Amino acid sequence: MSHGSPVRTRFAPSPTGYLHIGSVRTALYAWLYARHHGGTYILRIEDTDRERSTQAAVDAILEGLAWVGLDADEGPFYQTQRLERHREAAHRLLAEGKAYRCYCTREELEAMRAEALAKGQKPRYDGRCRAGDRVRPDVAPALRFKNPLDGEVVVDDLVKGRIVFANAELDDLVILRSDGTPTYNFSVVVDDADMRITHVIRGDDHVNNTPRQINLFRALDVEPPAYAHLPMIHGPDGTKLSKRHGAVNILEYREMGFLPQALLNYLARLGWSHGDQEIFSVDELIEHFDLDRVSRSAASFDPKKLLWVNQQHIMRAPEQQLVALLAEQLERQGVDPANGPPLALTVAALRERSQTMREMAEQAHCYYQEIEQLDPKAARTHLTPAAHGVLAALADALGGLDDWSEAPIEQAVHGVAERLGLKLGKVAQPLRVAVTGRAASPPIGITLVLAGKERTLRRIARALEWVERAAREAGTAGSQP
RNA sequence: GCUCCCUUCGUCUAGCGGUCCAGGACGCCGCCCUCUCAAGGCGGAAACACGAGUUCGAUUCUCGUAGGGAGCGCCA
Repeated sequence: MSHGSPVRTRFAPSPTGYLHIGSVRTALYAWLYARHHGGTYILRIEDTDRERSTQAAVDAILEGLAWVGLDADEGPFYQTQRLERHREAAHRLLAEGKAYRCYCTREELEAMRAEALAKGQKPRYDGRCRAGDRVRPDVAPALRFKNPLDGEVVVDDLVKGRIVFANAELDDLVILRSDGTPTYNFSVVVDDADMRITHVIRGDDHVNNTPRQINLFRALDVEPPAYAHLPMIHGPDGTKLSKRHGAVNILEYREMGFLPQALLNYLARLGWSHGDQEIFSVDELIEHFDLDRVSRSAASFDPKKLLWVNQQHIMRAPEQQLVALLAEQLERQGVDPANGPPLALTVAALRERSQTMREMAEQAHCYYQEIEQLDPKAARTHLTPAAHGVLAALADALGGLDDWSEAPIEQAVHGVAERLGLKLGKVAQPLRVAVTGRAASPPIGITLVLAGKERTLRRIARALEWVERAAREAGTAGSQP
């Protein structure tokens, strides 16, 4: 295939909106392929559609790619900056008799399409200007490529296998519009040729463009690149992945608290596999990725599995990364990360119980700000009248501690349980609800360390009041006949 | 309509003619661990779309059928 020639891949998004999660997978595969083979990965912005392309979209794409770490070796190149080059190539084809001027009007073309459709045929250009005898000085002509009339184009797709197209099925496509601007299919070929792309890795919505592009390469006297068409990503319901399936904008995943390495891992495994391995570091992906393991059928995006993969990466991520992200999320949620324990401690306690960094931050609220309200269900089941004595004993035992660290705290809590002849759960749970406001938290010792001594004692006192008030209210209610 | 592509548990996938009464993972259910929640361990339910061939033998090869998808612009 690549006879020793260095691999050059590219990702070529058009900036008409945010960076779609499916596009990120395409970029990832192109990037991984280049990295795995020691090649070059190029970023090219296909902004020839001036109507729909925006700078905001360009920025969103660059930001998204930067976030996931898909760094380009060359580029970003902008297709609009290469217009002259495209025109020049088109006129060369014209001069060589490989293209011709088309004077057909819009109405004419539409009529042609309507007619073909009515006859149950594929709408295609019939080549009426190809002979060059329909010159009309009153219309600005477009340039059409003279596609070969017969024979076939064979695509040995690296993931789909051999695909054969009959040239008779292909019509003469416009390469230069009547306003002189190049069309997508032509720009792509000129750019891929100029940038010496060896492997075009893209979505399989492009397979039908491939034979035309190969014909253009040949007309340009350039050896076509190898092609790898990736199957689409569907939503959980099997239809094309879109907004109604949840987030498709890559940057939303950052806000939701996903780790870029987790997203990459999940996306890589969506349509590719390496034995039974599920969790990969980016380096492992680079080491193992290749196109021969890419599946040929569409895959459905599964948010639940993404969550699991993210959690696995949270458990493995460097502490430093998590500390920074936790701080970010807390601030986003309006909580001051300085108003509590060192973030590294919180990360250590919560990294095994968070599927996202957002969730980790939510679980951490009670260590950085006052509790607005106890979880009603947790309070009802654990802050019972019987818990009053327990809490009082805990306040006493914990209040006397000088060393506020995990071991002594647990010792004190165990001591209270023993003295009262209670199972640990009967002591730890009320304490947990009192201190965190919830029924679930890290082990009680760590939890109290995170809360700090002062907060802990204050919250036990408040819980005591809560129990008393509940008892009073119950008593009042009970006395009513 | 035409061209092209796809089809293994709900989902991601392993399987490249016999090792498959089909393996792993997510999710789901149960058990264990256990101060809660997780994490972890163990176990369970759950799939080769259908029909013909080829072959001693098909999940694996070929062809049909059905279902799904993509494309058919002077959009990208």
